[in-house]
Amino acid sequence: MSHTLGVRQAQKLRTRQALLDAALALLEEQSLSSLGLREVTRAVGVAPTAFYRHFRSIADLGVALVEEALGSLHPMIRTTVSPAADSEERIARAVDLIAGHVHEHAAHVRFIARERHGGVQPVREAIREQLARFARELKEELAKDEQAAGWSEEDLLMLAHLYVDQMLITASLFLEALDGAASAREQVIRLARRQLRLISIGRRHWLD
Amino acid sequence: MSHTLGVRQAQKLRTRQALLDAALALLEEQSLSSLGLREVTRAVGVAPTAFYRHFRSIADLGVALVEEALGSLHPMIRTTVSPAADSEERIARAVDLIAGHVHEHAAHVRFIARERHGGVQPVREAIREQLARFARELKEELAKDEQAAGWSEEDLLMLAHLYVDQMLITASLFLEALDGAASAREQVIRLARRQLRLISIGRRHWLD
DNA sequence: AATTCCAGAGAACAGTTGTTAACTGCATGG
DNA sequence: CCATGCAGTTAACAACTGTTCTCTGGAATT
Repeated sequence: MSHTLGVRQAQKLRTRQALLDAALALLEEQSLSSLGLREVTRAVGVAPTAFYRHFRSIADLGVALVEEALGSLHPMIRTTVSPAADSEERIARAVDLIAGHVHEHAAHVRFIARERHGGVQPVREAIREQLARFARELKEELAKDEQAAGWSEEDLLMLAHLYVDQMLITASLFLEALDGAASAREQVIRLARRQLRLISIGRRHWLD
Repeated sequence: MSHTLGVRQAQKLRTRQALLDAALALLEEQSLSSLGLREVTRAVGVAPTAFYRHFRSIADLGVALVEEALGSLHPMIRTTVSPAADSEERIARAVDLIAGHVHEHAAHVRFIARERHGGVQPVREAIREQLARFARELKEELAKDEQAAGWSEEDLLMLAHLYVDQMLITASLFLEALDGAASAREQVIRLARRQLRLISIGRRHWLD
């Protein structure tokens, strides 16, 4: 039986989440390394000192945001590689899935894209670690495919990294096209499908 | 005849360059959106107000840095696609070229990788524009290759974008491995070559 | 019912920031 | 040679930053 949280602990978690949400919103138009502690608490409507009850520093909050953002991305990976009739259908589904995710979790995706190479080392490291984990998981999925027969472990991991990076590139293109014309989003879809198709072809002839 | 610059104008340019250099150095461990105007002038040894003689704002300086950084990258693109004996030799040469460039212009590469999705809109736009220009130029180079026979313009541009993104991914991997063990750099080389090889194979069978 | 604990408030701190205005000294063009 | 232009200086501003210490109200524990 799970013990329901006390009133006290529940309120603490609510404040913590409010801080994370406010920070994520503020990060839409700046980087983590310029985000101020007071700025965040002000947005939540709480005293600056309350921040320290939840995070040691802004960098610490950033690491927590990485978990949150890539946690929501986690189930997507698996679905992306899920089997479908032919390869073309699979590609179309994967790109649509990315588009949907970006539409629904725009702020999270923006945060990851921005801070992956951003100015805060612990956050960069957290993102790198999570993406490497994704690549390893994806590798295991790819290994199950009949196409993977004869592939070395290293080659499979190489392909997984290629897919992960390609996914992020596509996601950030969708992000840029989010509040633009629908035709811009169509263009991204066309481009992403073609690139995945080319990778798919390379994969098919890898062992020739 | 080129008119040699007056003492006055030459000094101005020297200060401007010092501001750019100082900013680039400071950006190794933070993002542009957290870089302070006073921070930069202090590093140069000049009064804060002198900054305004050269740039309207930090964002403005950022845009200037984009030109500087991607200007040095410009000649590389062309060499990367330069013809070589077989495809394998070509790939090895391209990866080595990237490694060399990162080693020699680490700060510039870091700046581009960091600010491509960073928190300063005009800088993001400047980078996007320059990279799109690279992709168009690369497309023209690719079109000359005999392998490009039968390829549509759109497909060629798609491939060019794939190469440009792949180049940046590889560059930022080299960046992370810069002050680590030599084996880490070797690992990046192996990965980058394989990924380029896969793309190369996909390209060869694109029209099947 | 009495005691402990702790999330959050409040006030104060020494530094920092961007931007303004008025200035100075010196290379430049007439 | 003298007048102008302009890169860089000085001083001051209001607003902001992260961090410290002390305090308080109410939930949690006994």
